[in-house]
Amino acid sequence: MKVSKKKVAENRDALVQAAGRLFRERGIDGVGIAEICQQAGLTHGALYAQFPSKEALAAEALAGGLIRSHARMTAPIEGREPTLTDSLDYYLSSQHRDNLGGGCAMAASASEIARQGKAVSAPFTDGFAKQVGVIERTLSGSATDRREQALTIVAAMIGGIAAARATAKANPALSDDILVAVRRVLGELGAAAKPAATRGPR
Amino acid sequence: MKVSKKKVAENRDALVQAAGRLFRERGIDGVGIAEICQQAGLTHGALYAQFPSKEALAAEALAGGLIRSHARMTAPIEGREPTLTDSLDYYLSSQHRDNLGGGCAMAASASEIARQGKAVSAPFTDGFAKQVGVIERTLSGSATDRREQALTIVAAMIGGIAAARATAKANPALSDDILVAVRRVLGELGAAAKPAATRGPR
DNA sequence: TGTACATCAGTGAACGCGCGTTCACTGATGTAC
DNA sequence: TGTACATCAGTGAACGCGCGTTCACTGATGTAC
Repeated sequence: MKVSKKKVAENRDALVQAAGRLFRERGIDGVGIAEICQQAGLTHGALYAQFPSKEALAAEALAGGLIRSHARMTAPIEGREPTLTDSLDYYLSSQHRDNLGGGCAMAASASEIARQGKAVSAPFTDGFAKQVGVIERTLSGSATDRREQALTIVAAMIGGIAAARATAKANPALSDDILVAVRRVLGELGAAAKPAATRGPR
Repeated sequence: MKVSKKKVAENRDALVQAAGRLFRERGIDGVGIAEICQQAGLTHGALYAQFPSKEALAAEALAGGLIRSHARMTAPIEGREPTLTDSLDYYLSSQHRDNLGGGCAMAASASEIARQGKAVSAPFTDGFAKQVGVIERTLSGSATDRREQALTIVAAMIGGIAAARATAKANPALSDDILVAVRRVLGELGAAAKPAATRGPR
């Protein structure tokens, strides 16, 4: 049966949402078309009316997860611009660590994206660059220093949450230590770049 | 035909080596039993004389890759102990970025390991903790500071190489920038912890 | 040391299974008049 | 506005395929005498 244009858009969105969550939780190869469509309230054949292949869905689903994650990190907190500390506290929290499906697609799929084609890696690269820009703006110092620090901070955020997730099952205490340590050391790194007045531990 | 004990050990080793390289290159789900056995010079049925399942092979293969990578980072350079700068230069090089199969299993499979069972995640956790210990010994300052800095440095190394790999296809210049930036900022972080005499840029 | 035989790593055909994808069909939607 | 009909998102059975795993068999190795 044909469905209304509104319903078509809703169904497409449901597919992208379900795919994004499941891909982040279990990897692209770890989830089948059938389960994605089922969670979107459709049968498996419906996917091909919207996407040419699973890979195309993966590209859009992961890109969507990046945009959402980026939006969350740049959203104003109590009316003001988020600081580096705000970003670190959100990103390197045990909640984010334990919420693979709803979290940042860069962290959830970093090592997988390196093996995918350009359709998947291009949005990731854009998302990474944008995130570096956001962190850069919270820093002070020369343009070169700020950029280098921002690149390192974003890399450490991704590595930190990935390492915390990978160690969570076998050594929860170490996993927690990673989150605390990365948050504190990166916070100090950002603070160190600022005038002496704003310096000091978090 | 029965084979000699020596040959059995060689075959087992060949399986672990081939599996490790292929899993790092294309992920556990991205490689089949047939290809692994073929690259080890065996037929696919041979695997089950040595391992109960693909998962058991994956656990041993990834653990082997960690041990090898760890050994490379702790090996003396020109007779002396490797410094933080030595470790960073090796780990965050474009050679390491472009050598997925021969590189560090933590970086190649970080986000995948978080989804695997304990058999795979336990060796990863041990490898991570050991690596933190190695970095810790190159730092100075209070025990707490050293540990927090070492945890952050290892997380940033993993995140840095993972991000460099994920961005390499879509934006090679950004990928190079990540490696240079993380190397320099982490190097300065380590140097900053030392007495003033040894301070300064790399 | 030499001979007879039990062992078992490795072979390769075969297995069931779930995957991604296709396709003839359905029927409510949206359009042409 | 009301009616007739073309459209096409979604259905669900079916497809081929490659996967991980099993198993009867092989034959050189290693052991018992």
